[in-house]
Amino acid sequence: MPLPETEIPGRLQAFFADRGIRTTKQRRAILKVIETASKHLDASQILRRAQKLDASVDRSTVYRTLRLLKRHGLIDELDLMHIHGEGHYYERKVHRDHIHMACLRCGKISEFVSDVFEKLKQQVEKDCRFHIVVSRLEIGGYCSTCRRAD
Amino acid sequence: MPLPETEIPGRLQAFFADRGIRTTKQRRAILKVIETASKHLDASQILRRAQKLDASVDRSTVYRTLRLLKRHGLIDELDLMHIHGEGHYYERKVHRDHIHMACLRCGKISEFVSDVFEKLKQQVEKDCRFHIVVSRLEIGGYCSTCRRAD
DNA sequence: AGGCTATTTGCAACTAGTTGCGACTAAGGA
DNA sequence: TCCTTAGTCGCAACTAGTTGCAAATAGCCT
Repeated sequence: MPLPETEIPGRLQAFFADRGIRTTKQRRAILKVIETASKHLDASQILRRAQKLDASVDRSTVYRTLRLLKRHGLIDELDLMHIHGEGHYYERKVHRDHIHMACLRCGKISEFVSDVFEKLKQQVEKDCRFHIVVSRLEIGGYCSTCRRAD
Repeated sequence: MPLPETEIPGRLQAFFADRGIRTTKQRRAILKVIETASKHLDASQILRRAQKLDASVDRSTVYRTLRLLKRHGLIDELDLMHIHGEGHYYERKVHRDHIHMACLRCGKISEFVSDVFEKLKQQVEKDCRFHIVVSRLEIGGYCSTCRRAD
């Protein structure tokens, strides 16, 4: 029997507790991986890292937990324009939406925050009377370095 | 919101000929399906319809042709926020990018064209010195009808 | 602490999309 | 017209993600 989690629960785990969502050892492992990630992870990377914390974690539990987090608006799902195949990437949601730019040549992902993006969303809310829950703007093209190299 | 205006049938095929891309009977069937579609189609719908025109069309040929069209900027690929499962949808690219809004309650997809979106892309090109080839803005939330029903 | 029950899990079988490979064929040239 | 060959195809086996179900368990209630 492993010792109980002694670590201070992270933001995601705290959110779960507040909403009365059950915290299982599998979920704790998955949340910890996402909370401590320093880059965009895909589902299989999350699975592998979570299994190091708890070997019983299954593929389907990872996908189910990701869906749960997505539904609660705690993570964002990204395609990154499918430049590295068909999979999806995940990142903790931060207070401000950002645009993802994927370079079609070198594969670099960059992020960009813009007031114009905020204004655009306000316009959609007003003109279409549409209440926005989640939004995703992804751009494919050539980054400044690769443009020069042409 | 209205779908893009109808174009002269055969535009995609004409583009292929101009670029010296081989037109096979399988590709002709797939292009015809896409050119005459009146709504967003997913890959399996395209496969089924193309097989009615040419029974020899294979799943992998559909995916390969879609990728080809995507690479040449002739179609756009959409997730529609995965409200109907994991698959992708495809539509002919038109001269002006549009935003897709998916209602998380009734599933309706609406489209929106905005000068602010154009301005945002210009800002990214300028501020990030990033050359945009393809962009995709998808929004999930509640449409005007479903907001009222709350 | 021990029991109850709704939630969650692992598993296995399914849908969606990709890839390597040998066979086939469109299109240009003799 | 036939020949050549690069491009494309179908197939089968693979990766990515989902789902139905029976077994396990978190968290509540004595």
